[in-house]
Amino acid sequence: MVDNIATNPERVRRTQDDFSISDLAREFDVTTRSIRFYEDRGLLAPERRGQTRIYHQKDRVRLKLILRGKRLGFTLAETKTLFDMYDRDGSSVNQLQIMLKLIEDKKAALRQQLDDIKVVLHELNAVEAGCRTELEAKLT
Amino acid sequence: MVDNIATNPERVRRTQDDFSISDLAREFDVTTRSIRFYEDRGLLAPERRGQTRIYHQKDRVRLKLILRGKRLGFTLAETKTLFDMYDRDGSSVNQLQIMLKLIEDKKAALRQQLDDIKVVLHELNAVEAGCRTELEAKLT
DNA sequence: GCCAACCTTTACGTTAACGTAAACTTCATC
DNA sequence: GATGAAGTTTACGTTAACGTAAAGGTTGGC
Repeated sequence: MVDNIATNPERVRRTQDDFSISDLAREFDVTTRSIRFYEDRGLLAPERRGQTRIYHQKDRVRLKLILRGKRLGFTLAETKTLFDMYDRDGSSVNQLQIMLKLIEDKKAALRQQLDDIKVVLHELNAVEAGCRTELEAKLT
Repeated sequence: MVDNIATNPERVRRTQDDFSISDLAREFDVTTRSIRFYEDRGLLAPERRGQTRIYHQKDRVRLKLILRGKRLGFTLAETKTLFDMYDRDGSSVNQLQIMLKLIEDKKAALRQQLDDIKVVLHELNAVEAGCRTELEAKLT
């Protein structure tokens, strides 16, 4: 406690590898609530110093991955699966294969969605045409 | 308290225009729970004979419209808006115009979704390529 | 010696469209 | 008159990803 007041007048032991929850929240523009939620769902496990959560680069990278996963349409559960694989399997070869499979699945689902949307668009066009015809009839 | 068998001899009669809740459930392959839910949300208002709901062609057509709306991606609230318009406005001209607007909005949303999905598909392809490269490196 | 800025936990609220179950009545039938 | 098939109401459960308090520590500065 004595030394880091000298080295760091702002905070307690602020090293390169030390983040508070709001540090990360600011950096990635998410709420602290979300970060704690990810922890609750088993995607993060920060160190505790007393009551307080201390995040390191490892956690920071994980958060980054969580958010990238979300952007790519992965659910938190899917991302967690990935993390669990990684944690069980240091050689990330298997993890890469799992990742590839997840990606394939997601791609297939998205392609299905594409097709569905196209179908609905066509149906909507048909209904629209019907409406317009009907409207014409009523307005004459 | 006068027995309505006396006052209403048609009580049990099953006419062309008379459906029980499970008749409709069977015909449209939905649960009775759903039908009652639609009523709860103000989309249906069947006649009551005692406790029992009696549906007529009018209700049957509405249910059909509800389900078509769902297939087209309308929420129940949106369909209800449509019904309310129709009920307030006998001349269905206005209703047709509302319908057309709803359709336009829905089409715009779907086109947006199409674009979003395409973007994500491309991102997924990029991530996949990265994975494959990495995997190659590890396997050599 | 107190205020403000952080941090914490607990826990209910939100959206959509029902599923599921409990507990009950009515009706037709064997 | 027991049974079973339908009908009813009431109301909590489900999924995802948090939002939003409430109520309370701890620390540091003035």
